[in-house]
Amino acid sequence: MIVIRATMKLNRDFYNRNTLTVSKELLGKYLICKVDSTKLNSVLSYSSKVKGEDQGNKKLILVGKIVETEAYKGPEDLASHASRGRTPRTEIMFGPPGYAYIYLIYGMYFCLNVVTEPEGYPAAVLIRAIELVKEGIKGGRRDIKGYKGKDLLTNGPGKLCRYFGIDKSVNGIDICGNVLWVEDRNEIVKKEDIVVAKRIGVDYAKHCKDRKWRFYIKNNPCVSKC
DNA sequence: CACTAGATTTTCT
DNA sequence: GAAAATCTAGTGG
Repeated sequence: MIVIRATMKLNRDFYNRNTLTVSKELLGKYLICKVDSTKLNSVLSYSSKVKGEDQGNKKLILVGKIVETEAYKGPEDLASHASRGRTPRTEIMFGPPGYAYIYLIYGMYFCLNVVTEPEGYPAAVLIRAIELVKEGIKGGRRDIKGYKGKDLLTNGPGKLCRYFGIDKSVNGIDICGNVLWVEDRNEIVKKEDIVVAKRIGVDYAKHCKDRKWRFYIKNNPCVSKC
């Protein structure tokens, strides 16, 4: 018997559902990012830089498994940027599902979210941690400035964006397109392997701060260390 | 190990 | 002008 295990890019219908469901189901899926090498060079240590004629036109494919997410759902969620209504920044969260919402936090780090639920309802999933796979990276080992060999590079929302070269320039990009997307590689995360916990860094959000809207894969070494 | 301070800039009041 | 969906380096035990 032949079992077909096709890799499938998640389509807009996947994101057009309850944010808590999408948050859980994104665990074990793979984030793929096609990046221009010049962008990556700005954060790479010298030995890892893309050099020569490849520089500037070479596209690197970066891949990693999503191991931690957080849900930000609805206008009543005081932890969500959207709770203060439509502003230039939050407009994307109110838009149709399957698009990227990127914001700058603490003046220093970018965070990647995937917009969920139907247009008009503000919600998104924050991608908090990624487990890297050695695949498609032709530029050799991807060392980031200031990190040592064993340091994890994607165990936190700010860190993973730096690794993947994600910044404000991809804010609003279609996650169902061919620059940044998520694939189902037929990896099943069992229900008992999903840990449900409080969200991080949102204690200012009065009666919403204790909502258990953070999800991660149990015992995974790449989950963020809060 | 636990805890604290500092970096740095967009966003909204 | 204050706060922020973070992370690192430094201190002290």
